[in-house]
Amino acid sequence: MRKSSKARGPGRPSSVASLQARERLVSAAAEHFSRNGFAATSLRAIAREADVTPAMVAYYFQDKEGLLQAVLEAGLDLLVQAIRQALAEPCEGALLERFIGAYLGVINAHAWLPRILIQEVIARDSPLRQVFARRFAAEMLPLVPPALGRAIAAGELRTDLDPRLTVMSLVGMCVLPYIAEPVLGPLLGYRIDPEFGAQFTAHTVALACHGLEGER
Amino acid sequence: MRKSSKARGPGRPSSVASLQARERLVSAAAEHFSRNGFAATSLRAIAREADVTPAMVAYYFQDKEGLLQAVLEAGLDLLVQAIRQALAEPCEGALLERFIGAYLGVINAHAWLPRILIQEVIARDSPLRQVFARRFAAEMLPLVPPALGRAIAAGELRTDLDPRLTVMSLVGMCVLPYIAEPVLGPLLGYRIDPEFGAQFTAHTVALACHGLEGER
DNA sequence: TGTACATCAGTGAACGCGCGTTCACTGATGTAC
DNA sequence: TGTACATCAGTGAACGCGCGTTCACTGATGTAC
Repeated sequence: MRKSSKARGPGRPSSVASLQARERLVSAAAEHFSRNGFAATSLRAIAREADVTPAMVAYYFQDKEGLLQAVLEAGLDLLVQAIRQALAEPCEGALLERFIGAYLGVINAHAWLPRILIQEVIARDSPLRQVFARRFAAEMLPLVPPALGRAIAAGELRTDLDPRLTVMSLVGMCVLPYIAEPVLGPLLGYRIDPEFGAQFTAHTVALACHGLEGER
Repeated sequence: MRKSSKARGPGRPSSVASLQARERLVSAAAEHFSRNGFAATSLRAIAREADVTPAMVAYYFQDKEGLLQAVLEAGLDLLVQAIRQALAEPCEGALLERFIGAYLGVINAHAWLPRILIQEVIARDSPLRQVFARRFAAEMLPLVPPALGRAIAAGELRTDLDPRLTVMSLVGMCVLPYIAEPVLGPLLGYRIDPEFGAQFTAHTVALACHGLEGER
């Protein structure tokens, strides 16, 4: 619980710590949207946490959708940058390890990100779907499936694989513990922290490379 | 678009097709909640699709949460029954194939189910979280991790596996294409139908059993 | 068999609340002279 | 250097809308006599 600053009259505030209001709004919104969902979160709640007036949302972001868009863009930046870096490394081999490591690295540090993406992705009629779909199609699709395709052609991966199905399998097996943590965390007894991230990354790389069956 | 029946005056309606109003409400609600999210769906929209008055929601389900609970319970019934049947079969071996086949069989026919579960699971403060968590803890947890644990102990699966992480990996890799279909379907070029279900099941079983790497 | 009536599935108009959004205003800051 | 003023980050009260929910009623059905 953040204590609201004692006296905040009208008029232009002192310049110290002023331009951070926008950033506080974005981070409070990421927190609330990812926990409660976009529609169920009120701007009043976000503004309260950011120690700011609800009118500031219109001031900075036009409207509630604009605030969500700012959150989404920030998250996509994180994701695209990490994946691009992981796949662009010149070294051969270990493609699965690099991809899984990069992806889990980002979402282990920012669990709000996959939660917001999934919600946004589920909502059929949101105009922001276009924004996401366009950025995803432009920045991720030319990167990941072709990299998998090359690894398949090179025999690093099984030659009977469908790259598109494989991308979805990898993302799905990485993301579920982070999306479901609010329910499954208490039930299965885990918390999202660096230790869990390391353990789950090792588990996932082994599963993706060799599968689950024993007696190899 | 369902055409509303022409004349529907007040008073007790003719008994034909009358008790189905409740079922129509549940199925319309499953459709809307899974597509637009719980908070973003209005009871008026659901009632319109079910060709029924919004007041009927209160009549049958007490309130909006009660309607969601009815949808959730119906979905959990489907899921629990399929998993229980798959794991209870007396035959040995092929545990992964049976689990994945049962799970994908249900969600390929009812894609609304994982979407609603994920949304409900993400929302931190929903009272229905308790309902889901209790049923899940009571009916699924005693079933799946122990079955995996037995397979690990028997050497059917790798002996270094953590059953809890393994459950999450399996569910995640199965569920993602269904959750993300509204966005990824058009981008990757797939639709959810029996053909996709069969193809994705084969792909997922192979991945879970043997992994992705080539040159075996 | 005919009739009076209790039942209860369902109506539809209205309610109040909380939401996103608007807008006339404020006053410290930075600048021009 | 001192002063007048344009700028603009931010306020806060108010607006209207659409939501979930309520409730006094309705009238076909099934039943008792």
